Amino acid sequence: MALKRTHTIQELNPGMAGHPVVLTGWVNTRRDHGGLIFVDLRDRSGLVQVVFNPEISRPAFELAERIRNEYVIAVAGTVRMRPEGTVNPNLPTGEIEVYASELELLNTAKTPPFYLEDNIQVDEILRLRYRYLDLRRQEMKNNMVLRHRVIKSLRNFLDERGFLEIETPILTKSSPEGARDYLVPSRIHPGEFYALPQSPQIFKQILMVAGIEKYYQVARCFRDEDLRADRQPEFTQLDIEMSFIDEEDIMELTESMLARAFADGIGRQISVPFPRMTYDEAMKFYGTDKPDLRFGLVIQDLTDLLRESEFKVFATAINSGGVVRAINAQGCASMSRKEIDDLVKLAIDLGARGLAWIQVTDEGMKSPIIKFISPEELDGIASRLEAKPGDLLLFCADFEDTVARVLGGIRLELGRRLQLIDEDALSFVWVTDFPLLEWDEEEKRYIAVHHPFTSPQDPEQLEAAPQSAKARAYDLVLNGTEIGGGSIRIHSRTLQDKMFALLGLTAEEVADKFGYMLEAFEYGAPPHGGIAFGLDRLIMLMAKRDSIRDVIAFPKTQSASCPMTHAPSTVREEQLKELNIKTIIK
RNA sequence: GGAGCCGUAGUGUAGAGGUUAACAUGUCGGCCUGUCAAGCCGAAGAUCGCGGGUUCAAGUCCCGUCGGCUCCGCCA
Repeated sequence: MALKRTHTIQELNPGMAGHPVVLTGWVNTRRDHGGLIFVDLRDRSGLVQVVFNPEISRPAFELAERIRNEYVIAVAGTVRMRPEGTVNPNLPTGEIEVYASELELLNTAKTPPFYLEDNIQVDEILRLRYRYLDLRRQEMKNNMVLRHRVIKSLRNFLDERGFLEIETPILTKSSPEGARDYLVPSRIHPGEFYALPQSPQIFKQILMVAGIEKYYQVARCFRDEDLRADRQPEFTQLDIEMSFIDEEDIMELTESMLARAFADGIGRQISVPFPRMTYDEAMKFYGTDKPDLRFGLVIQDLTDLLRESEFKVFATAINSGGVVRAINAQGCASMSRKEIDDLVKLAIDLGARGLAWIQVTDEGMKSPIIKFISPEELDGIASRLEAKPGDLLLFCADFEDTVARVLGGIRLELGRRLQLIDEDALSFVWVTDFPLLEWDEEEKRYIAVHHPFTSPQDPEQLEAAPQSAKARAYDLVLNGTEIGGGSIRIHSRTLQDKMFALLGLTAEEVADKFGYMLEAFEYGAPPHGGIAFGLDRLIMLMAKRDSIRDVIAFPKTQSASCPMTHAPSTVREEQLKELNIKTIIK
């Protein structure tokens, strides 16, 4: 390579007019006018127009006739102001251009299988198969830059606050509870396996026992579960743990840290402290533990008003221990029958047996169910839902969890359909006071809602009434997406033993799976707690993307495969033999 | 494990039982000295994802299968 780069494209400006430069990069576009050739040259930092004129250099011009999109070139030339009338206001470098005196072809390139532009509509599998081309697109490159800046901001902040970044093992021990593990066979120990970490949870707690006091890690986590737009089998957490702290310390740290990250990442001021809501309030009013507070349509409980209702659907649900709740879809009385039927179908898909509705009109309430509802009940409903002419009231009657899921889903659908969501809003909320345990009907035992190391709010009452015990746990929700969660941990060996017993683990299982942790806790474990953030999700929201795949350089498809490398794949028979593994698939 | 949507030149789409599968863009060739979504002229480019079925006839209808996406279950 004869030509050596002197500047990146971003560094060029009108003040450099007349200066010689050498630029390197890729041919973004080429416009051949016969006697004059324009090439938009792209490097990581930007685009600039290069002009090839045979009167300046015939050899450079003739070579420029043969270059094509995505060829890799080096150009020597002079920065010039563009002639009057040819300024391109759409380009940061639009006032200038580079008059080429020398062109070096560094590499040719096949024509890309899709356009390397923003806002392309192309099959995602093609983008993933040629991810190196996809990442050349400005919007994807911006996402990678954002990701870098945010992670750097988080690291700077935590460093300033006295945190140590410590790495924990990727090859570790499988533990019961939680997600399905990815397993790695051990060659040295035939028949035994490592597990990839679902999170560094136990290691970070042991680092607290080790006296680290303030730990963090940008940690890769692995969970072998089905994928979603916001779930990948491997993902990145910002994992944090602190000793001698309580919930308020974690929340303050989080709020300050995210204020900095949003400022550094996307130049946005966010309002702190974040509002807080209990889990019970979130479930009751929003039907989910990750409420999207960018819009209203709050769910209202009507159970007390309808206990004696003539309408069997309501009365039966209440008498069997359920609830009746409703949403006032304001201004939706004019919805067509088909639109309402779509909502009913959604409700049924979400597990409801039906979705009752009342249209509020100037002439009064209209509904197939109206004849079963007494005037007093109607008044009560109208008053609680603040119903006005033009509103549509949607009712669901069932067990509480079903009603929450159904109306929570209906609420989100209405929010989208009625365009109530401000896409620029950043609506944070802490969700607190989670239940500690939930009953698993299949396994006939309690399972930890958060994880088995979470401290109960009242250890005294844990055994007396485990089902109603609250956890010292907190989730952070942004625009209806859970972006972080954590808890104050159990640091007493005896309490941790009780927890494991409640979860139905035998003493042998506990000793086998968690013995090392319990042993560590006998050597002076400090009170501690922490939080972990889903960095992919956080950055996805900052970048206003709908999928974390757009902020991960090399993500996997919904079937957990990589179209570029074709992982996962079969391996040679000898490899399996060496690992003492035999597959049962043909 | 389940539900829904999608699969047609390189790419994005049209084609809803009947002639030679159409349009845009890209690609290739020619012309062109101020374009920037350059323009003009010309050319090439399709296993209609795959397999089976119905029919005189299937890109089109049916069944299966593979792949992708969204969602439910699952995700301490």
